[in-house]
Amino acid sequence: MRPSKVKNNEAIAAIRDVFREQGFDGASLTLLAEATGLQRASLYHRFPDGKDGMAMAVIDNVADYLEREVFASLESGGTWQDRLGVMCEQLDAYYNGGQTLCLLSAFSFGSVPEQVRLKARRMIGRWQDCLVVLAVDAGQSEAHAQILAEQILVEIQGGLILATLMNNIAPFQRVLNRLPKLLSETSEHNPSG
Amino acid sequence: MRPSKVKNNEAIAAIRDVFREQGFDGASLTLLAEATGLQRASLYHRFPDGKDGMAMAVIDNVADYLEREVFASLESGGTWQDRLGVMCEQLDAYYNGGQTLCLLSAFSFGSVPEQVRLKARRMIGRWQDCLVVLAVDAGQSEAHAQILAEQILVEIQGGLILATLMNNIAPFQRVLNRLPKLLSETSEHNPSG
DNA sequence: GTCTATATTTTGATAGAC
DNA sequence: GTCTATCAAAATATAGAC
Repeated sequence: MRPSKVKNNEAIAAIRDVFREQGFDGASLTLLAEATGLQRASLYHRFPDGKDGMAMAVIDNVADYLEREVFASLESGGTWQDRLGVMCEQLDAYYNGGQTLCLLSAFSFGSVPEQVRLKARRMIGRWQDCLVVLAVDAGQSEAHAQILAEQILVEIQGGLILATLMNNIAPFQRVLNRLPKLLSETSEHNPSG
Repeated sequence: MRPSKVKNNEAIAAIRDVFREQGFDGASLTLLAEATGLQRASLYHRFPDGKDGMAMAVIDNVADYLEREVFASLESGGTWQDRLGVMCEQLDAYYNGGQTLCLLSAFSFGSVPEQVRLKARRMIGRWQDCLVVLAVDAGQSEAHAQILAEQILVEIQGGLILATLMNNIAPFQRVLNRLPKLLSETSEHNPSG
């Protein structure tokens, strides 16, 4: 078969970045074509389901990345500090230090296909489960680990939104920096020994 | 002049809700017209600058609301607990308990006019300033109050995103519930007496 | 102030040559 | 696998009657 002009992974990364900046509805086929370096018709060859298919491919791609580079580490055998450190490094790179919004929040608005929304929901649930394991290893009770895992996701998402709104990465950086303390503090409501 | 079919405030509220659900680019004139009960051409009569003008009107409207119902209280003379309580009640109502996303995050994606982005930035800055006043009154040092004010905004925005992603208002409710504790805790890095 | 009708551009998507 | 050309639908926006 004819050689591809652009590798599939590169195309998906470009498409992903357009979705993250423009949201689902703002990501027009023209913008997506420009970002990939392909013509619109060529995008339909790779993604026969059009924009919906691209959104699915992108979210699957992100799920694979998180599973490989973040969740695997969170569930691995090192110290909880080291595993948290790996996550923060990965997220700092993935979100460009806080200059790039999260695909999951981009897909919270507009006419995103239901299948994509469900995959996003499963992904955030899986992420929380991994963070619960981490929090338990950090000495938290199972109940409080659930709350802490949720709070970590809240702060990451909120930190990205605030960094974008303020045009300043500091809020996101401060979120990453306070995660170790958050996990090591004991709660008076949920003492964990 | 001919009587208005719909009051301006009602129209703006309807437009605002469409923007919050659909984002800027997902909010088509057709959707906006349906939500207001007006025809597209009538929207252009009220907002000669079209969608950009509607976004401006909406963000001005939200700025007025926050100033009146939230910031005024944060800077008032009651106890910090009472003033925080007022803010949480107002936000809980405004965000529908966590079922509705924030206009500010909706306007973080896509082809939002630069003027609107700047107004959003000023609004979040003003909000942070008011929260700093609150945190200082809660006994925090000026430096730590800045950080706490930022964290509160981070958690509110993140809580809304997570509640939407998970289709569950609990994360947002937990954010509101932990704000009093957040403000009353002393930081070892920034002791405030 | 609201409406119907219409103009224009952009969008998502397909057909078919190479 | 990529492209040019094209389509139908939907988008933003305007004109003018009432």
